[in-house]
Amino acid sequence: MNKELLKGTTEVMILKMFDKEPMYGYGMIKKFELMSKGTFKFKEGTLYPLLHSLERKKYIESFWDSSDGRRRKYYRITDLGCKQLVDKEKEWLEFSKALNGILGY
Amino acid sequence: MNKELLKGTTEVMILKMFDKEPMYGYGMIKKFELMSKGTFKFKEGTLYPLLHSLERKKYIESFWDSSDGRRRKYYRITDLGCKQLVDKEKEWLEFSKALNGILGY
DNA sequence: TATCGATGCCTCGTTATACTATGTATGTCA
DNA sequence: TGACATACATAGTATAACGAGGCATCGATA
Repeated sequence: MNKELLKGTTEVMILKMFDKEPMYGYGMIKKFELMSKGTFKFKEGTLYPLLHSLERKKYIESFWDSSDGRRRKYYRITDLGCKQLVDKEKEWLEFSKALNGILGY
Repeated sequence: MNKELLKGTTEVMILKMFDKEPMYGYGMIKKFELMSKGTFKFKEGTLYPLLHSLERKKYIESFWDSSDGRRRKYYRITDLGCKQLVDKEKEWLEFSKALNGILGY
């Protein structure tokens, strides 16, 4: 899998993960791999800096929780993040539609 | 349009353009814009270096032609380029399918 | 005939972003 | 107790599209 394809899509993927429930970094890496049937294998060096960046932009917010045994840093999406998610989903749809048009699909 | 989305997809788009007939750089920029209804606007600083790179990799080959009035540098796809195009199309399909899966489409 | 926009090719330096490599700590199980 | 999975973090690197600029030609028009 060409990693360049990921560029510009990581943000929408990550925000989408928070759509249902709070998640923590390590768990997301595993879940991504599962959900995409191995197509995506997010690296820690990719995900953690990205989570910090999304938090700086107020799209997500974090809290520590240890009630499940291990100490984990959970993130949940904010209202601003929900708006951004909608925009980014639109952007992806438009892009993939245009590219599919060029490729003749 | 987030330009990062383009990364990793420019090669397949350009190779696809040569599927039918030889093309020249400036004409491709105009045609891209038209085909994607304005979604893609390839810049000269993007396209020309990429064409040179594809030629170095033997995916395309160039020839000058002036028979149509203006002197233009045309490119056509090679057999190797055709193989690469098939691979890249597969890669795109797999990627977009996986991402659509995550986004719930 | 002078000018100006469109056509046509090119390249250097910048910027954005995913990754590699590495470090640290804790829990689990043989 | 030693190995491995879990869990978070960051400094440096590689790469790819782009911005900005240069140069030349052609057609239209003032």
